[in-house]
Amino acid sequence: MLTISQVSERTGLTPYTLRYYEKIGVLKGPSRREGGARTYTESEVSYIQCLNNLKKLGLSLEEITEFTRDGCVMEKIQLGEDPANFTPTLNKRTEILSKYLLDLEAKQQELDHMISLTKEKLAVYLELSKGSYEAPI
Amino acid sequence: MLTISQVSERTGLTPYTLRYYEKIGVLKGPSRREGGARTYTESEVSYIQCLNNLKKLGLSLEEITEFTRDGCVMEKIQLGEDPANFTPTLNKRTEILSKYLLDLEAKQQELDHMISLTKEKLAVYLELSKGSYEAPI
DNA sequence: ATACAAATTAGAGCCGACTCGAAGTCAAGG
DNA sequence: CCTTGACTTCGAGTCGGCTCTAATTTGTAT
Repeated sequence: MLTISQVSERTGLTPYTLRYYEKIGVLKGPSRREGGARTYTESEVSYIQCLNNLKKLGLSLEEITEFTRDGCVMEKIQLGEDPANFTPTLNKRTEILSKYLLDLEAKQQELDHMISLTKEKLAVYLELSKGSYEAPI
Repeated sequence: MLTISQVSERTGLTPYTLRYYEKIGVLKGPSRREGGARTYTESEVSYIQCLNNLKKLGLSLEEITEFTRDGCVMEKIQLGEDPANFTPTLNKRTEILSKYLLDLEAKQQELDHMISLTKEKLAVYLELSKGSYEAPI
């Protein structure tokens, strides 16, 4: 079990930010020690790291909250005893996950395009810098 | 030549935003008609669309400004007459572009990872929803 | 016992990125 | 000529996402 500052070190998020995420519902409150200090599990840490990756990919906290709510994206599914309760949850999660996947794949396309453009341009620059100056593009 | 509202339609950015980008130096001011109205070229529009893609990938306006300054990313290089003036510019651009490429490739890795995780999970969900209920994961 | 480091809360403040309102200018159509 | 609509500038307001301060409490070391 880890303190908030240990989690801070591992995730790169400040304790301020971790408490803030909890306050606005992006993270659920972890368990507490005697005296009230937050204490995190390893699995909570990897959840936070995953969340952080999504943020770097440009998703808003609101989007992240939607995609990770009920453990859609990052947690194992909890199967209830009764299939009647279970199936609607499963369907809803499948739907949310599909939407999420489309989002990511759109980003992937844009990103791949930007990367190949950049590589092309870089190749031209490198060619120019070691070669002749008489061929402006 | 296009008006600001035509550019707005094509890029999905509001006229407010376009003027704001100009104010803070993300976009350079376009030429003006008689009377002072902004008028944009097609090439300016594609520049703006590209900028917009970078934003969707999670880059800040400051990063975008750095990467696109002097036309590093999106514009053709302007070659001066004198190689002595030209080479340092070229080297600086090559450096900025390389940094930019690393950024994008890091994002690409994260993104690919998130996508394969998501696909795996979705496959499990789909399997569950059409199959037996007795194997909770 | 006491001092120190690290945690807690509530609430205020800050910054980036828009977003809008007000007041004014200009070109074209009835 | 005068209205209409799209443009202009400037400054203020909003919102998301932190970031910090202040006052307090707790656990550990001397």
